[in-house]
Amino acid sequence: MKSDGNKRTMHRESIPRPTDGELSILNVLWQQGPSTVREVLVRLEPTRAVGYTTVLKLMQIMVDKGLLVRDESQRSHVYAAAVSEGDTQRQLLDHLMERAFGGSARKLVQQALSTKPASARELAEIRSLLDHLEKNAGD
Amino acid sequence: MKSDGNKRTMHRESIPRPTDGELSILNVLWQQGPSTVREVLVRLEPTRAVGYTTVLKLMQIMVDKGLLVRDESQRSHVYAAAVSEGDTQRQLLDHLMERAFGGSARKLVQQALSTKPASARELAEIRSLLDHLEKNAGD
DNA sequence: CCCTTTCTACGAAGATCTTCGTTGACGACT
DNA sequence: AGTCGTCAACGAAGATCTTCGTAGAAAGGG
Repeated sequence: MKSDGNKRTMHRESIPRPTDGELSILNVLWQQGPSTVREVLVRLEPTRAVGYTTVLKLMQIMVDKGLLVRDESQRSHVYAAAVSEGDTQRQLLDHLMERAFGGSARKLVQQALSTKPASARELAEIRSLLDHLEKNAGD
Repeated sequence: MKSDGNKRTMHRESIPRPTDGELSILNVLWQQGPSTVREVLVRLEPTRAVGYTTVLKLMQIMVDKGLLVRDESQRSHVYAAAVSEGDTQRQLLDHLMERAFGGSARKLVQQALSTKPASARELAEIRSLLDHLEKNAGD
């Protein structure tokens, strides 16, 4: 039993919402694909003042949580996102919708649109999505 | 100087984002107006298992943070929200938009609409908002 | 007046998040 | 083989969030 006290077989019913720090790492991995700790660090450094071991520790914790997967076949381990960007966005948005908007997508969308006015082109894209949704809208 | 070590004169440039626990208290105060700790508690209890002193402590901290104001003229202090629901929604939404949607309102709105399909009536309301926005869309 | 109830204040504990110092292992270069 | 730089692992510290026990003040009834 030299060095293996792993939790590899641990079942995770649901993956927790990422914190802000974790999200900044996920953003890098979503953008540039599987990366080493250092590769993530150099992308983070311009914006956030953060040390190497800090990022390492965070990413190790994220593996435990099921947010990342790790390839240990190289000396520099390679980490990849284990959750998709879309799923994560949905999860965070659902949470906020429940807690701050009483579960109403309409209120949330209205707030989002009036806060940060999109360009005419973006408005058109949203309108097109609306068209598509209206076709399938039951209730 | 018997008992007054207050921070009443403390200046707060910016009010912090409320946590989830704080938000549940704000929701009560927004719905039913200024309330005592107990009044908030009875509204919270059905959904959250939480003790009286827990809610009290949270609300005291929220006063310190500037999220609530307190009227101490009665024996049972009366608390009121010091931030508006709309401002808070905007603040939380902006934060999420930056961290998880690269600052794009369009992506956020699209995710919100496709996640939780609204009713035809709600879609119409959003469309109407779009009409209004399009008139003022500069960029 | 004393007793009971209700309230505020205080402090502490446990959980989570973020940060980083230190240590030992590994590889490359000489 | 010895030295130097890079890496993962570990632990600890500080910050914040949440929870609640306890103590003491305030009010009202008998």
